[in-house]
Amino acid sequence: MGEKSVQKKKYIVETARKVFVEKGFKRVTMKDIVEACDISRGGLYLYFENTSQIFAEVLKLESEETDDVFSNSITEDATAVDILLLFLKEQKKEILRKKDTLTQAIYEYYFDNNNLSRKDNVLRRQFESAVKVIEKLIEIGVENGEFVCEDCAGTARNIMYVLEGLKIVSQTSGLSPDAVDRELMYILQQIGTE
Amino acid sequence: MGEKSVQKKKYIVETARKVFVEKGFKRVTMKDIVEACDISRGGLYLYFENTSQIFAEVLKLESEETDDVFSNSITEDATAVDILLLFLKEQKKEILRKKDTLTQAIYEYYFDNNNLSRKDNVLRRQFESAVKVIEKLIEIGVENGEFVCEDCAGTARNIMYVLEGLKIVSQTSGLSPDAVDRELMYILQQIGTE
DNA sequence: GAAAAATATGACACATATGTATTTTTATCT
DNA sequence: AGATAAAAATACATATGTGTCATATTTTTC
Repeated sequence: MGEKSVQKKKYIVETARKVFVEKGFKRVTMKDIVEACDISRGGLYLYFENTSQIFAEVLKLESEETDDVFSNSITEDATAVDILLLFLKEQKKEILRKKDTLTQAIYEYYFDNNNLSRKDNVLRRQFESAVKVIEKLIEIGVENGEFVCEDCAGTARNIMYVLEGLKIVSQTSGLSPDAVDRELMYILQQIGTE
Repeated sequence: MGEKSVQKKKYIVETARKVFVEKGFKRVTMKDIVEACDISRGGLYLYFENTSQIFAEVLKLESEETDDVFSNSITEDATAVDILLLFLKEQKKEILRKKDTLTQAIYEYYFDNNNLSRKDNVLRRQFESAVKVIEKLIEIGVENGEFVCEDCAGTARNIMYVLEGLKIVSQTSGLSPDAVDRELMYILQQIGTE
């Protein structure tokens, strides 16, 4: 495959992303993507067999770009509290965001593909990596006397489950910014922060 | 509508439930339900316009039957701890259950209908009512010296978010019984139980 | 037990999506 | 420029789903 093809494939994936953001996963058809990309039916089939394959590429691109959620917020003089607060603030935005999010499509995709191996499950990988980062962060905070926490790993996992819970409730039932704040405050109080 | 019609409608809803359990929400067509019920196309359309309408009925039936989650476990001599443990055990089953569950269909349905009013959103109603019950339970536990808890309402809500998180993670990425246990233990420790 | 009303049926017209095979266009090489 | 290869477009055959309507069957009513 030539350079041109690589470019076009990327173009398709990026354009398809918008379609998935708009419609979720299941409702998207090859036709939708053909039209969004303004290419021909046969043209798309030259690169992808179905929407699952395309979505998998979208996720791959996505995970490459979002792997450094924390790296932006980690500066020399930032404390663990600072970084955690920043992270939670980002999460809050993500939880409340209605438009311009892949959240729903991602859930739908995994509903359809709960046969994926641990390796191929980007969602799981991201969850686990986030747990590790939070755990590390709490540990540092405990060392510095910012936090009080017996079981850093457990707390980190717990925080991630709460965030997942908030996300799905927000998607299915709606959630006010206040409700999210309240919950995030609750989390922070647990590790002894005001 | 005669008695016979009421019966048939109920039959359709109950049969459709199985289809939704099997296939989730989005993948289910009127045709699927027609075939499952072994009735005619026109016959089904006599009762329902589309799958959303049918699913709404399934949910209604469901919520009528499951409103008394706790009532079974509340006996004269049961302590708050007993009841909470029993509830969490039930939840664990629900979280891990792969077959015979509407969980996925419910999520899919609300993804498609996030325009539902607070009243019509069974998911939300159930969440809120569960929070209330747990809160009450914790309060009783605190009075009896079984639990230590400053903010019963907050804790109750937090527990529910964690349960939602576990549920969605289980559905999308898979979760081991041990992982669920670990998390439930974590919850219990927070309110001072061994 | 015949007429009327209520239910149920299945074929049909329409719509939308899929995947492929053939043709057309565009790019590449000498 | 002309031959060849690669990429893209289009038309087609197939499949699946929707909603309706004329017809048939069952049930109710008198």
